[in-house]
Amino acid sequence: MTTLENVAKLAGVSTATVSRTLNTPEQVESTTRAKVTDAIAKTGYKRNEMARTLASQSSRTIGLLTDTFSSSYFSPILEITTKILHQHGYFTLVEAMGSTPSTTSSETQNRAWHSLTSRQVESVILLSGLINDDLLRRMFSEFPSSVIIGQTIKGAEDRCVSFDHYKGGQLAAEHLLKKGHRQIAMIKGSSYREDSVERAQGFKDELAANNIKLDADAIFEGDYTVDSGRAATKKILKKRDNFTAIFSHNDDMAAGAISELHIAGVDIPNKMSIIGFDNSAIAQAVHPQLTSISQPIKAMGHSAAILALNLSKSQRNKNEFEQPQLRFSPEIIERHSVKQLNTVAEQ
Amino acid sequence: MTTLENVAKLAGVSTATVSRTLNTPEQVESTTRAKVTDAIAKTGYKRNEMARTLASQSSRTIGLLTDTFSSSYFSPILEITTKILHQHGYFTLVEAMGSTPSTTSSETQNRAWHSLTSRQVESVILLSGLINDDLLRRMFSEFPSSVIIGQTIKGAEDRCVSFDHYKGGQLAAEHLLKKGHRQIAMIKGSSYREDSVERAQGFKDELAANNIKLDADAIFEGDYTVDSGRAATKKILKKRDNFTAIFSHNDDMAAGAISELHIAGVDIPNKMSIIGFDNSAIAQAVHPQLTSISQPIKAMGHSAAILALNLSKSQRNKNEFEQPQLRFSPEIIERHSVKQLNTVAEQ
DNA sequence: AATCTTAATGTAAGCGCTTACATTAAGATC
DNA sequence: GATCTTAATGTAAGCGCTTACATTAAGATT
Repeated sequence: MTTLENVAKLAGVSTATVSRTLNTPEQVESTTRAKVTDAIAKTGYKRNEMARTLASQSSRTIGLLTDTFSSSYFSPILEITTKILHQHGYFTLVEAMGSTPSTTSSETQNRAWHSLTSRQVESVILLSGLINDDLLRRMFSEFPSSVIIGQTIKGAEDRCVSFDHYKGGQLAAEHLLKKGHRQIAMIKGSSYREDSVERAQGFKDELAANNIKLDADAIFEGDYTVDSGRAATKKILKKRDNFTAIFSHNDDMAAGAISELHIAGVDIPNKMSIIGFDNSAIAQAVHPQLTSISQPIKAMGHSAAILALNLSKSQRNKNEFEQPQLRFSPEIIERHSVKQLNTVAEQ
Repeated sequence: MTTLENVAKLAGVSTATVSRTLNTPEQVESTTRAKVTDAIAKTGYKRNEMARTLASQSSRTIGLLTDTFSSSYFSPILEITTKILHQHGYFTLVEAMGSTPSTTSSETQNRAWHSLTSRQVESVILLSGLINDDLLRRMFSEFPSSVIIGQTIKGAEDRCVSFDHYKGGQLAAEHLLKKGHRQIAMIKGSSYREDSVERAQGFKDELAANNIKLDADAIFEGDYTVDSGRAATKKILKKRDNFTAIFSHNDDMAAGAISELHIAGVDIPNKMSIIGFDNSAIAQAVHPQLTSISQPIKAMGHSAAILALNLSKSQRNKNEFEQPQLRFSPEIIERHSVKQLNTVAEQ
């Protein structure tokens, strides 16, 4: 292992000079800089980031904490986040709180949190999902430079990147209404998840604004998996036969619905329309391709990364970046799963 | 920030003793251990892993290097890998060589590699995909404790976890044959990818062994995306009208094929059977659910993690673990996309 | 009782860097 | 030419740990 000292000796300068040509080259004369650069090349010297962190008291790394690596949000967020951070000389450190939602024990949570803090991350980006509120709040207070995606925490709004789920629900209702649908079923997610509650509320409110009531017996619950979408759809088909559309709270459950409808011989979209949420990869893979409410997940990750950078030690007080966008709005991506009903016949 | 010294002072012992109660508690007397534990709790002391790494000359971290975070293999591998490594007190550090396959520039590659080595990883797990061979070989020689998943490197077979793609192709052919199919099309991946070449060869050979020739005009190429599966299927439908089955080199392309066949009004599996590869999440989401050749990706990740642990600094010469399985075999997961043909009528 | 073991603890020297401060050299200014 | 700036470099003190070695105390052994 070649060290700074080896390089210094070879170049005939002090370690401080080598360190400077690496970190602030403009502070060293071009001739010595050349000598040092040569020596580095010759020895194949590689910085030791651990030593650097210890000495400089800043790790230039930001943690990314998620519930589970298999969340559909995880990869895109990690991707964009890593990219932005790298551009500013920062590293990313990922950690999950449980491999499956049910595995999320407080032990794993603590381990993950410890792994992040003990490695001196300067900020952490929390990818909200099933992380329970208590833990979330604790982390937020323990770590004043942490940032969260997908949830708004009272009193720390400037560290939250959020999405307007309510408006997403409205958009879905509006679209279905515009297409002439009146008898609509909804497959929602967990009642314990705020995002799901908001989506449901927005949907209901928009229907109500058009004098349509979403009855309790038109609401079904799933757990975001394809299979739960199938199960819910079975119930939908059993319950009533006059639904013309289904609003699913995510695309996976919508895919399950499509699958079940195929099995039951119900033509999509002619006999049943479906609208999903998230515009995830699966929306384009099913048949018919799924109309979905899109969450600008990359843009949100981008904001979170900038935010984290702003809050991180080395950047603090530099205010290098403008304040990023914190609140994001849904967009509808129309594909082929929603049919325009003959409104004359329907009304 | 509380440090070891703070804790030591509070507990009235030396820093060495605190360090010992943390790392080798059996070496310290229970009464002093109690004092130290108390002090740690009172101060809320958290280890500084960076300092620890520097002092102990071992980082207890293993890198995971992938082409892209959005690979379908990435999440499961990361998940299992993190789990195993954590169980042995190790950290995981992930890095990608490019956000999209096309972004894989040598600059990003070097950055990723540097990020890993400069942070003192003791071993790195390479997730083979589009990583080009040159780079791969360089990494393998530069880093004798690196491990690779998905490829066998000559002369370093004991550091490679691989999958029998050839047998996978055979299995697909065998299944289709058994179900009575004779006119079969294949959607393959890139000819530059060894795994694809092997799958194709195994498939061909098995057909040939049953006196069926896979004509060149029955082979179509895709790039593993859903859309490329659609495009290939369009060509298939145009080319000949007597195919009864399609073998797709991955599930995404198979999903594309299903989608296109639906559009063309071709009934699956009655008029066309499909078999995919990888048994990824999408296989269960499409309709009909896709029969697929499964790659035991979790088991492979498990092996790679154990291998990496064996090769890592702190474990070396301990041979704590038995040599893990290095070669994995395919398994067919039957679902509903392949029909049993009336063989009498067919022959 | 003298000596030997052994277990528990302390002492202090780094690990490979960064950085405040000191030093030196060389123009600029008068 | 003496003094002042300023830029380039060096010196050395840590950053928060680990760990080889030294020390001490207390049984065990004779």
